[in-house]
Amino acid sequence: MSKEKPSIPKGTRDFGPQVVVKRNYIFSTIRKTFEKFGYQPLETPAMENLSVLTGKYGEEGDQLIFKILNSGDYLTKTTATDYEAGSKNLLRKISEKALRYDLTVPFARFVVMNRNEISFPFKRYQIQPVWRADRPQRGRYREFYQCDADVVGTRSLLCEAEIVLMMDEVLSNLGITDFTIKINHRGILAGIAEAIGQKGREAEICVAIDKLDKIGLEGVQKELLERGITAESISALEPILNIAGDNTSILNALTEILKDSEEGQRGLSQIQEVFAYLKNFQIKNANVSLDIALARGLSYYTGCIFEVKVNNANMGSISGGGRYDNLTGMFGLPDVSGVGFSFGVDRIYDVMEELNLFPASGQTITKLLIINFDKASEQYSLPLLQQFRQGNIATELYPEAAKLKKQMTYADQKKIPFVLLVGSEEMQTGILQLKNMQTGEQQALRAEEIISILQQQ
RNA sequence: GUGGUUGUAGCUCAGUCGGUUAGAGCACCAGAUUGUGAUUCUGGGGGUCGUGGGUUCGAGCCCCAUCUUCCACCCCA
Repeated sequence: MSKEKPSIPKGTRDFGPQVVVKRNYIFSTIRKTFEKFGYQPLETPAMENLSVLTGKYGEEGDQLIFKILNSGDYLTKTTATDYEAGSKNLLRKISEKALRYDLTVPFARFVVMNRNEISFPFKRYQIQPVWRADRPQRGRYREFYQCDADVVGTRSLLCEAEIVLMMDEVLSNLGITDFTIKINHRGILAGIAEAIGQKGREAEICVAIDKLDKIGLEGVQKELLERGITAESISALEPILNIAGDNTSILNALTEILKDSEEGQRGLSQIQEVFAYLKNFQIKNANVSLDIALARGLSYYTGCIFEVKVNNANMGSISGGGRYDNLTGMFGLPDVSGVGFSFGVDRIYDVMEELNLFPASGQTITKLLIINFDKASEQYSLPLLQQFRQGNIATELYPEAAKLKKQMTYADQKKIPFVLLVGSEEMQTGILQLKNMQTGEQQALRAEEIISILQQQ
């Protein structure tokens, strides 16, 4: 018998009861908002065919996909030449399935496969785990949940505006108040590249300027130089990166800079339209800010892009998204435009823990514990137990006649707010002792009174 | 994937130059208290020092490997 110490894979976690309760609070807050905005639920399998996923996230992304080994004796279907051809070639022979990497690509696959049943515009939300073979760090896990909401089949920028509203509503409802929704547009980024004489190279430029926050202007310039951008272009970029002020003044400055770029004009007018929509809505807490240094990695974005940063917490973005014009094109269905975004629950959890935002009241499940004195009191309590539950009060009867101290400790640790004492006196009179565990106060009451008191809690 | 970092009781951490029996606080269990938890007092249980090798008379401490943690890249929720 080996006494192997059990363990879980790197970057994965168990969630104990207390944690699950808090996570469910976040999930239900998000779900409520998604549904309020008319999004419908969707679930897809944990695993996809590998061919569905490869090539959708760039070469880097492909390496981060968890592949699933074929079942059976997978080696019998390979030859020595496959082996010699290298791991990339061998992979195709021994793995044909993989764990999903995000929720957007499986959604695109679903849309294509069900295009005849779906009526467009199709709004769906999806809350499921995804897996990435990344190296774990703070706020970075190998298994984590995404909460996506996407709408496909419309180009209306109302959807973009509503994404801002949903981000604002969810985070505000969770008690997060100091956060910034950064917004930018791929067209603006393309226009900037054009304006500094580097048309078509915006991908490289974006990767560099996305780091402006982190490495500063000089760092960006150095990186651009290393990427082979000319010094003239870099100095032309400097005043653009230095544009500051409120959204209106940034837009004004950009209008001048991008006046010769068709792509830039498209980006500007769309951003302006989104802002115009937003003027008709009330924003609760979000600081919506046009940020030309926001680029985002995923290459499939073509229009507006979003990212949310909590200002007083040490955490990367907790939500992000954007518009993609051709996601379903990869699966043979062109010209379906979509826009979507995602909340990272695990990061939101960490932020809320850091900022102490979980309400204490929401963390209890059982409302009432009936103390078990002896066989007679247990017998007497059984109908009571059911009566309380029928009154929709989460109640448990301690399953054995343990010492009072042990039962009280149990209630205390499980954060059960009320305890009911049913001893010999109480059984005779029918007047029961209800103890409030927070205040320590005790009241003598009939069962019906207890139900109506607890129902109001 | 690259470079670094961490691991000692359930948790947070001490542990001197390599030296004999590895400590503290919190938590846990029992008693003080046979109908009252969270506060107080008393006592108690708990460790293959991440794992596997090596150096040494002797290793928690030094060396190698491996796993894990955290951090910086890359990238990203």
